[in-house]
Amino acid sequence: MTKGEETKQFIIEKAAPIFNTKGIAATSMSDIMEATKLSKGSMYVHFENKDVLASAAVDHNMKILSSKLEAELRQGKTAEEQLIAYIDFFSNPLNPPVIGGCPLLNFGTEADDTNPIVKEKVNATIKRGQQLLTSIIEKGIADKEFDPNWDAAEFAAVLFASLEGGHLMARMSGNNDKMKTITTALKKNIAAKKL
Amino acid sequence: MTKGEETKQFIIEKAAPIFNTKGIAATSMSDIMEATKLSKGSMYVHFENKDVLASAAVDHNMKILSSKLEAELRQGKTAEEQLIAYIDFFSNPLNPPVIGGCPLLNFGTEADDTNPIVKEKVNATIKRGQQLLTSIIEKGIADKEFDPNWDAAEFAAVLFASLEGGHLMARMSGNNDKMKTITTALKKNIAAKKL
DNA sequence: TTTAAACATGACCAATCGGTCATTTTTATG
DNA sequence: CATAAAAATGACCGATTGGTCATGTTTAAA
Repeated sequence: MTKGEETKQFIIEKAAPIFNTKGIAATSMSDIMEATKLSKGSMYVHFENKDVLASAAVDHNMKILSSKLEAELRQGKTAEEQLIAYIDFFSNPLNPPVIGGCPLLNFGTEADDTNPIVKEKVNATIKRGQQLLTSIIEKGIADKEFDPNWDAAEFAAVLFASLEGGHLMARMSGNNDKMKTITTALKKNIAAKKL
Repeated sequence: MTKGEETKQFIIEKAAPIFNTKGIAATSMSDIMEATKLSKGSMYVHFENKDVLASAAVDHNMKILSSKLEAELRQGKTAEEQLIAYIDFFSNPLNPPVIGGCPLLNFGTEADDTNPIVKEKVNATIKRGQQLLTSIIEKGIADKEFDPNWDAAEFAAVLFASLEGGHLMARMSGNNDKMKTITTALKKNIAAKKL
């Protein structure tokens, strides 16, 4: 990695949590300058404008989230263990895997009506997450772990959606009670499908 | 209502969908000036600063959402009908009851780390929604509509969370497929508790 | 070690931001 | 209808925004 590539990566890593916490619109280039202790000119050597930097920061947040999640999933051997690992991974929004909370929720809601590029990034990541969950369930069915009549895609959607909603509830209330209720309910659903 | 009160209300009504769509930080006073065709000075006659206006706009969005929801719920006579009405009310995020999508999701994620006042408004509204849902289910149990062992608070949390998550999925993908899956699953859960 | 390219700096720019205020116009009341 | 108060106007303010660029410094390859 050349010096330039190193600096670029450094900027992204410093910028990512700021964008995820404050939002894209509310984050200024001077916020990034302060966090990196770099000059303004230097930022524009590596990123042609704020949107490009924000976009890279969005990617970075999602990449961190995905790689941490995948590391957790690898701990589980059976499909059931992996589903539980998935749920547990998102079960504490007050101490989230990525600083600022779930980037899908944060960037998704901000980008919705204003930033089609970021919106599509979020959409693609959600879609990949759905496919991952669906394939875990289907593997569990193939391995005779789960009821073969279980609708994998349906449960994947319900699981993801209720975790995101639980995330919002936990962050707003400042406590994990509702999230705990939700993860418990999800685990009951999984247990009910065990053979 | 005096002329001043009328103008104030007029500004709030014009500003509310803009704040809900663009976000608080990304909405400028000139956006509101353009929408209302009023001068800048006039805005500051009625609101001491942008935060106060934004706060009023947040309130307005939630009030509209609540009153529309309550009107729908009144259509249902039984507890089951009311739960179905609640779900149906939120079932089409691409044509949402409030312009810009769910204000709880929009303002909640933006305010999370930046605006404790708005955050608390969102929290209070979610809490009221949970109480409303719980009381509907409990009424259904009292009326012998539902299984008396049904955990009302748990289902209220799961229902709200999965609708919010489904909202996000629908807005990101641009279609209602996942939301449809989620509402169908929720309705199955309700049917399973019917006596 | 030389040297050209890459990187970093910070002063500078126009545009926009939230906000103020003297002045004018409109409203409502006695 | 007179008149004082309320409302509306828009020029103006300092601060901050995203972005540029001439200049200086560092890097890395020959």
